[in-house]
Amino acid sequence: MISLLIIDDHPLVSDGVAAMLKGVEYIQIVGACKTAAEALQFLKSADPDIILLDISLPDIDGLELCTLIRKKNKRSKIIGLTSTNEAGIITQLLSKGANGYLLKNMERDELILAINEVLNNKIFLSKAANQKILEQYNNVADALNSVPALTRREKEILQLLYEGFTGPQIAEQLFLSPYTIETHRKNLLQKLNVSSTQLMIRYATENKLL
Amino acid sequence: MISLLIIDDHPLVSDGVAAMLKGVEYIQIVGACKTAAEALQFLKSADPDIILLDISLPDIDGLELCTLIRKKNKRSKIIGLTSTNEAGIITQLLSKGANGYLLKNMERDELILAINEVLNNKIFLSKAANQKILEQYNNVADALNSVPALTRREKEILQLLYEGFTGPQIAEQLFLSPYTIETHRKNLLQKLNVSSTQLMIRYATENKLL
DNA sequence: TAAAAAATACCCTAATGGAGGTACTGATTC
DNA sequence: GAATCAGTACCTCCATTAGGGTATTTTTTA
Repeated sequence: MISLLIIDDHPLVSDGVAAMLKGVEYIQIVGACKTAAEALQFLKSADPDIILLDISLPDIDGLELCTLIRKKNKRSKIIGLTSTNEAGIITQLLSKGANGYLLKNMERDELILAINEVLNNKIFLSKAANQKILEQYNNVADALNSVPALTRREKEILQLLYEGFTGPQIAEQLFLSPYTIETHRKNLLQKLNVSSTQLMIRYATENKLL
Repeated sequence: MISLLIIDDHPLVSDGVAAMLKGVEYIQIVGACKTAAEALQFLKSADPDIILLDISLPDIDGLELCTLIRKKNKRSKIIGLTSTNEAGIITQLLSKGANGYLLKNMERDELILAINEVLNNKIFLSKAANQKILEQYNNVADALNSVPALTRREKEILQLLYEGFTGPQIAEQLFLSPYTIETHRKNLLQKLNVSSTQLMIRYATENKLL
């Protein structure tokens, strides 16, 4: 028997899920919470196999709640629920320990499939979400084309800065004067239009320069 | 008519692709190169719709070749080809401007589907690869559990450091003494076992602490 | 409620980084 | 052959950071 908790402030949704699962005798809905607070309270004395978690809750962000649940409970499989379909949310959710993602306009079969998949330690993303996550890579690739061109030396030094070496350390490694490294660094800061090495590293990684 | 270039040093593969596409009258193989050098030469005077690119080439890395091709040619759709199925390769490939990824043990239908999908500006990943890419998120989530626990304040300050604020700036924002921020920073450096703020930011992003 | 953890604040020193220059050399490109 | 770019090196000034501490007050949690 699979136990399931649903966390969603719209009765329509929790009722809908209940209706969808009515005919499935091996799944039992053990709880329905309307707020994050209620859910956390509930989970103190329960350990459901599946948690369906709405991302937009009245009290706190569903993403945060996901983190909170994962702190205490590593076993339950968490499936995110939203009406919008945004790539950013999807990746965030997964990185916070969720096991899957469903759109609220899902079909009954998709819900049941999702439950079975996550119980088998797989990640389940609703079909539409799946396409989104892939498109994201495309955007990164596009961004590549608008990034200032760096010279060979600059790339090399950027790489070493990324690895955490200080200016003087890099100078030693490349048999150059520390002044030279600082010059390159300054040129990099200008080219990438940032004010610190730290921000430059961030910019560089986000734009896949490294 | 769709023009296709294949870059692979194994005749078996290029012949195989040719055989698979023999019956497809709207696809024409316009070239078959065995090395990166040969491919770059070929592309100087040709502009195929589809490029099937082997990741393991004799002269240079297929990933690098992908970048090189993209520098000169933004239009052609590039589909990576490998025999191994590793998540790292997949994401790298996509971030270097490829449009898809196929395993060499693909079926004929999958190849044709992939070609059609990428021409429609979609990303195509072979089914097995798809599973891998998703599992990756799982690994990240797992890693979450081995990362030192940070306090609320520490997370807040880490976030602000990530956003590029300096110690004193953060102090001003939070109405705290700069000393306090430095203390928190030092505690963070210790907890995360790194020697500079920059490395800490890198560590934090890699471990999805932010 | 007592103990532990988190948050606050202070101090010192040496090293590093960022902002602002200038200047020479060797390739590459026009 | 002139001009541009890349790479090298030097300089000053001051803010920030890293490493080493100590100490008090809240807040959490056991």
